[in-house]
Amino acid sequence: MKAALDLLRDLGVQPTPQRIAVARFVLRTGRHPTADEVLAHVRRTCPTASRATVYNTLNLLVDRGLLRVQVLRGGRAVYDANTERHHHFIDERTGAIHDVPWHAVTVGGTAALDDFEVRDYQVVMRGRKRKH
Amino acid sequence: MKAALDLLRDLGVQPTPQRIAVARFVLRTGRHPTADEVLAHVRRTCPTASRATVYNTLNLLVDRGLLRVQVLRGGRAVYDANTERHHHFIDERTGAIHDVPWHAVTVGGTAALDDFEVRDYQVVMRGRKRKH
DNA sequence: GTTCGTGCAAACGGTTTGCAACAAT
DNA sequence: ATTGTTGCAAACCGTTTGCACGAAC
Repeated sequence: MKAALDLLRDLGVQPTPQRIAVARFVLRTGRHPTADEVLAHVRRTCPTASRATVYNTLNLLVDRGLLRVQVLRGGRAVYDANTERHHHFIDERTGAIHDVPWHAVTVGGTAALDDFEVRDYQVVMRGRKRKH
Repeated sequence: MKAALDLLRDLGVQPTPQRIAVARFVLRTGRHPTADEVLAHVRRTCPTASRATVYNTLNLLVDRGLLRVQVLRGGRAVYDANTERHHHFIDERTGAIHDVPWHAVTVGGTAALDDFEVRDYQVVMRGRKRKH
């Protein structure tokens, strides 16, 4: 994983402390944080960071394709650093969102739909995470 | 399809004109209306109906299992009278949501996931609706 | 000195809630 | 009389926007 500083430089935006803090956290975590969770984390290293700046930076990363937004649980947007195709599993109990590798699930029949030209798809699963 | 009046009676709630109007529209349409679209329709036969009453009635039908809410396009909730398992296709151009029959698409591998006990799933497809 | 980025606060849009009037029982 | 339902308006919550101050080039 390239350093956040370099990523921001590559985007041609000023690598300010706030942006570095947002990028470092959101691009490295395997979780699917909400904007407020990002804000809380960023404030630990950059206490003056504002909600607006966090949203601005997240939207910037989304626009540049380094991040995906999803609205998997009602209302709140979550940010997903995994930009490769994958599926999602939502834990009924905790609401936690987990990535499911693309090849772990097979989907058939989308090409045979008469009415729809499917360009992309994902499987959204719900259930209980197993404790192993 | 049972009459809206009887459905409401079965739920044990008073079948008021507003509730009948909401139930009649939302349970019969094949579309996936937002709350505001329901309100607009309901106002045609029941001009005094308020937004709050529409929301209350929709939530009531959802709680009773006659209706599903989904947040497939960011921000707005849509109400889906199809309570049987099915998939969804979202038109990239119009944002329209279409139901895809359960058997039209096959999904494999969910039972073999080690970490997750999948209790339910759906495929969310995006693309362009074909004009035939 | 012009541009870009920040923090704050206000605005926004969809949804929920508090409440007083009112209908049903 | 008690309970349930309505419409209105205000509150709410996540997100976006306007703006004046400050930093970077």
